[in-house]
Amino acid sequence: MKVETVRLRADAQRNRDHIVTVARVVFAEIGPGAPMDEIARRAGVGVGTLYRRFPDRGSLLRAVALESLSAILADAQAAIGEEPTGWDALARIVRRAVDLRLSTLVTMMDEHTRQAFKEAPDFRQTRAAVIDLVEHLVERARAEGSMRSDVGTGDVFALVSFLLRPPPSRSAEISDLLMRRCVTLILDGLHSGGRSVLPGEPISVADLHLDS
Amino acid sequence: MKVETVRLRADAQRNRDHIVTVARVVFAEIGPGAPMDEIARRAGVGVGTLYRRFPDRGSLLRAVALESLSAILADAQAAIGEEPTGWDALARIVRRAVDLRLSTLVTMMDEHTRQAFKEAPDFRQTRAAVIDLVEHLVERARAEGSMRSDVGTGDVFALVSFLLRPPPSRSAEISDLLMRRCVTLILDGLHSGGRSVLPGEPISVADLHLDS
Amino acid sequence: MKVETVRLRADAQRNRDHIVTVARVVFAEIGPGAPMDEIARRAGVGVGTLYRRFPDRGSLLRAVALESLSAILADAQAAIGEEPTGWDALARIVRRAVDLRLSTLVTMMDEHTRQAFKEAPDFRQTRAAVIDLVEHLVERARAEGSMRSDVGTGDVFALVSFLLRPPPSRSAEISDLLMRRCVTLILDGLHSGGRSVLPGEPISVADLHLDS
Amino acid sequence: MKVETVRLRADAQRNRDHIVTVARVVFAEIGPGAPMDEIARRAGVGVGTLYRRFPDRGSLLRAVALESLSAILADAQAAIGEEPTGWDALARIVRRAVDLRLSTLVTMMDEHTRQAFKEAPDFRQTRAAVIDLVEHLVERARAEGSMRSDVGTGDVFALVSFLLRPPPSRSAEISDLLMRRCVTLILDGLHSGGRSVLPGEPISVADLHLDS
DNA sequence: CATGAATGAGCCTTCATTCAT
DNA sequence: TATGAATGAAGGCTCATTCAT
Repeated sequence: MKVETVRLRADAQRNRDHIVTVARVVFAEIGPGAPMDEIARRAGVGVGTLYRRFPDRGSLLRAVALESLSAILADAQAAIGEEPTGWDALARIVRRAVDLRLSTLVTMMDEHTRQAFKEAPDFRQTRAAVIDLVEHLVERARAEGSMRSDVGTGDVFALVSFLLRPPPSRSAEISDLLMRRCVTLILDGLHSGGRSVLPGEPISVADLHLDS
Repeated sequence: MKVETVRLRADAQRNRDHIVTVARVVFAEIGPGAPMDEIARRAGVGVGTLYRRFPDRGSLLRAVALESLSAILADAQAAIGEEPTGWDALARIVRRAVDLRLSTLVTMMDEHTRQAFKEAPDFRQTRAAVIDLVEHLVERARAEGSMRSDVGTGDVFALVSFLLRPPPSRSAEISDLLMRRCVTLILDGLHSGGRSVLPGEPISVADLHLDS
Repeated sequence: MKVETVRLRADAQRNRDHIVTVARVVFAEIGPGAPMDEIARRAGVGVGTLYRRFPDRGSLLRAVALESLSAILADAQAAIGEEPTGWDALARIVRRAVDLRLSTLVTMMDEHTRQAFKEAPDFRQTRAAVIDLVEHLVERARAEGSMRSDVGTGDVFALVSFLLRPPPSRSAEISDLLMRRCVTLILDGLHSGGRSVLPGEPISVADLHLDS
Repeated sequence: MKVETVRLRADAQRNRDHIVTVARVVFAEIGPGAPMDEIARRAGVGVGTLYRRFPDRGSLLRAVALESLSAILADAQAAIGEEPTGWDALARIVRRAVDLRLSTLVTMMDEHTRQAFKEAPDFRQTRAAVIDLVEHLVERARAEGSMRSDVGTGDVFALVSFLLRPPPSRSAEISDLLMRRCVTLILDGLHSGGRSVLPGEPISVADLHLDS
């Protein structure tokens, strides 16, 4: 009996995970307003099933965000141990966030998403943990002298979020290569040695009003 | 200055210009699929008026794009005369494009926009002129040794287009300052002296398949 | 002074007549719901002018109908004097009605038109006179033995109204020839000597409920 | 019997058939441009349901046309076996086409409808088969001496299409009886023995430019 | 429990009619 | 007075969400 229940749960869990995986890709491609039908179709399930697992769009967005954030968090913790410098660790997780299309889900969200996340403690906790880690790495990198001293963690988040806004077209694009090139250029821009003077003061994460 | 098939009544012309101005802002905020009603409402006219002047969305997108491109073109020509170096001129027009939210209209467009522009000779001509100028400046800046030799004009366009993708939220954001800071960081990333090795080869404008 | 006034009136009259003439053609081509803009455009005036002369669509329809009915009436009266038989006179005015696209305006009108005509004494009078004349000719033709005895005036009106329904497409069509051939075939069908038995009783004009 | 890409659920199939049935009536009453909402309302479903089954108006027109054409085709084949003469068979299917309101869908279509049918092989095939059959019957009837020798198949189609143009008013009309009387009169007009001389030459189906 | 059918609200676009120039 | 600009209501189509099978 118990085994039966467990096996069913495992099935359902796999199903659920599959939907989240597909949704992450679709949200990255089309944006947080992507048609639910499209997600269901690509996941190979009916919309009904989708809505059974995730009662509304916000719920699905939350699941996707949580998954990505957890992955980032794990990777960030590993990076701290594995990378020789703070800058290297920071660069690694920035690249990883881009690879995962960690997207608008972490930084600047649309109104709908924001609401959906207001009351989600698991999401907020994980996000806070990620933010803390990144803050820490930014400080370390700055102390190492590798990161410009006139940028804040908010600037870093903003740059990543610019990169991750949904592309206007689903065309295959050269986009993958382009994105990897651009993230590299951006990291170089963040590195100390920049010749320009930035307007304003360093932007902190708080300045982004993630929960406005 | 405005070339219309027939001379519009003075008030109508003012109205038309106002619509284009408003539309530019709204397209920048919400993207090329922004509700026409929203544009009309913010312009203080009925939808009917909007459609009288611009028979469909594509027509309005075209008007906005053409206006912005013309402004950029003029500025670029001035910059060449006024700035001491190619790099300075390039930086100036990159900043200006961002200020104008020259947006997805120039680089990577959604399907709808692409269609609207396929057969618009004035748009294509102006865009080609802008591209030529930027190509020229990129080469000059590279010859001056101020621009990294491993990036192409396509990379520059892509970076700008990333910055200009419609933000997921209309929330006031700190966005203006943020955008100016980020464009500066990006320009620093494009400047010679970058420490990273970019994957792939320099991206040309042709690689972007603007008309695909 | 008076001369001036008269000349102005004459101008206005010509203008008005021109609009009615154009409207007759457009209503015939597109139907009684034809875009007012189209009529104005083809008449070479602004919509404003159209609406000044004819405060609403019904008013224009009425004017067109009245003009056509008056023409038919005059022709019918002439025909009675000029044609050797009642059948010949009837055939002549049927053909004339078709040539004039006397249309749905006389027989079966759409709801809008019907309302517009409810309270128009000049229209109702003229139409009644035309109906009387046709009734008279039908009887004469029947008395002559040339018209089948199992059809009524209502049948004749119905056949004409079928022919005059607006064509689904404005394509040049062979339609003129086709219409002339068909009216001839229909007249032959109405002529005595028909071999079929018609269902029901002869249809009178009253049966058509023109004012329902 | 119904060939769908996939088997529809039983209730959905019933629903679909019901929509087509209703649509046939509404298209006959109002024309091919009839409001989709009206069709949905009369079928007792939401617009969404209508559009789920028929993604656009053309798709619905096609379904209605195909259904009617198939019915005509079957009836025509039966008529050939069952009726004593070619003329009788022809008369029978002309009446049947009118009863089914086979309408503008087969002969002279509006622009929208024409487009919807340009690329529909099933429709074109069935229509071609019907046309072939009618051509054949017209020739037979002419050989029998019962059909006038100065009319062509195009004339027959044109007469039917005149009868089936959407009436300007939805008023109940006496229309059913009227239509049956008129089709009979028209058939008598087509029968040999007509006394008039037709203008022009016999009209063929090709002359109608059904696909122009 | 999975499915996909049904619903209706929302944005697009057209056009009859009114009104400012 | 003639013009054509402005308006908003109406009908088209899509998609998030609910519900019957």
